[in-house]
Amino acid sequence: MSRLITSRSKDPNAWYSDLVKHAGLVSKSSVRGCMVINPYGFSIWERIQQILDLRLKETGHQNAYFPLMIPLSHFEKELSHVEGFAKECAVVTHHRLCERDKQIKIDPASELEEALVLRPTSETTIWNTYRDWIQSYRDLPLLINQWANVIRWEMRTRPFLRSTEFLWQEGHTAHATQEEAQTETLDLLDIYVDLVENTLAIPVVKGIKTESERFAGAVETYCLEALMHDGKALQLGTSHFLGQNFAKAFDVKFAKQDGRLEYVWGSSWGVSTRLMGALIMVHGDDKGLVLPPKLAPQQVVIVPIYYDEEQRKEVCTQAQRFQSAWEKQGLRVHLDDRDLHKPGWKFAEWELKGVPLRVAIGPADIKNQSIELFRRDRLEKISVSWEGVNVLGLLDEIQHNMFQTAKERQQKHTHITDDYDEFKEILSQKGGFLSAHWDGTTETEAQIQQETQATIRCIPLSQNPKEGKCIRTQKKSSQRVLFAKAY
RNA sequence: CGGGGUGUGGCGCAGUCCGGUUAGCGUACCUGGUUUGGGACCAGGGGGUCGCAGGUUCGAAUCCUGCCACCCCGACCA
Repeated sequence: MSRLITSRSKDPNAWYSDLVKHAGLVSKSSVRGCMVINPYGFSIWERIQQILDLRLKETGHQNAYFPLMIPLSHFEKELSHVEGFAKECAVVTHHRLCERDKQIKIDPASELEEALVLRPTSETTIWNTYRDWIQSYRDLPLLINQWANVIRWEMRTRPFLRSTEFLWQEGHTAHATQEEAQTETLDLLDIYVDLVENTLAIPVVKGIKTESERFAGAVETYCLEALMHDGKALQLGTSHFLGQNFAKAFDVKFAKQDGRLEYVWGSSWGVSTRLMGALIMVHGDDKGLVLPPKLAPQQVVIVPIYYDEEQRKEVCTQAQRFQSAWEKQGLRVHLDDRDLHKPGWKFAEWELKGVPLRVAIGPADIKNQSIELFRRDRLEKISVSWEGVNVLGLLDEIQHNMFQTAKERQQKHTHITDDYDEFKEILSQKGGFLSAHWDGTTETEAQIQQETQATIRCIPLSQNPKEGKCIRTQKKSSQRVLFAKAY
């Protein structure tokens, strides 16, 4: 165990905050709930960005950028949307400072005519712009994505999982038909599933949100739900079918072929830096972060071992040969030739940072024409000959293994139950996903939450619905839904 | 917003109850040397308005008053 990190079994909260700090992901900032994302943490986020951005462009989306500040009046236009965000908005009311009694104060004379809201999400700004951009069916579909920061004044915050300011991408699309907008909503959900499962190696359940968990202003909200190590669920991404709600609120109409005007159909969707939190919570251990190879900024780190200057040269020369050979295969390889630290220190350091594969090479290896490989996912050390080494294949295996391990854990912690006492028992003991029947009413959902703290994470999409009786009320239920305690 | 706690070199803390030399320890940092297969060692060095403001006192990190910040636990959220 790392001496820097509190063990997870002892204190999961301390484990998490120790890890994000000591793995070099974040530093604390002087603003409550906000985080400084360190270069190492940001490089992981940049990898997520690059992979997703490419995918979005391949599927016809374009990036644009909209203002951080939104006039208060824009919020009045979509009422359910306002209600959803009103309690967590930061508002700009002044534009000037002044000095008084040697202190910096807000100049009362600089109060704005209309207050500006720091965006909690950009639907209102973007739909206000779409009114100007969209005239004809020829302007559709409009497929826009934005990489941005947003502000949500949450009561309790944690780095990545729930921060006051966070980074995300938000897609906002407009379509001529309902079907097309719905298809877009679901296509995006699949792009997210692909990103999260195949790149981040985190298994997810995709589904529909119930009415009470639905995005403010949406007709239907789809989501990705993942299970964390502690048995709690975390929503990793959402895709909303907006119907014509925002088009009506912002008067966005288009002329059809026959000349008649109709409101456009919309979707919006996003994933955020919360994905970073999920990576930590799903794969991390008491030694630190564990990164899936596809995401790791450094996939392989080589640590040279030597006893004198002559050996140092010899070992480093051989290490560089491996480095350039692997780099030619397209791998991201780092040679840690700092003389400042001993090998043991470096081993611990790279484990903390979650590098998937560590290679050690020393005088004994030179003699035997071998190297030592250390798999971060299994904490397994193996010695292989220079001819037998297949780093590319090993990284694939690590990627695969990480997903499988997480998948098995998720399955192991998914319980099907028809008994409310058992339901409560499982929740209080080990947590996890609970697949149970529900009568479809918001009242029952709220009752269950009050009695067990569990919420309906989603109505899963991939199943053959079977009828049953609600676990709480015994009333008719059309299918099982997924309950869990959530972050 | 309710309950609990903490503010002292970059980080982690001791000292505060019971005021009194130059505010201490670990770690990190800088210099030099020895080291290097699982977080090395020795020697030397730099770094603090003790959260802020006011008060009591010959004297305040320590006592009093007010304020501020942050963390943890419960009700909202990607």
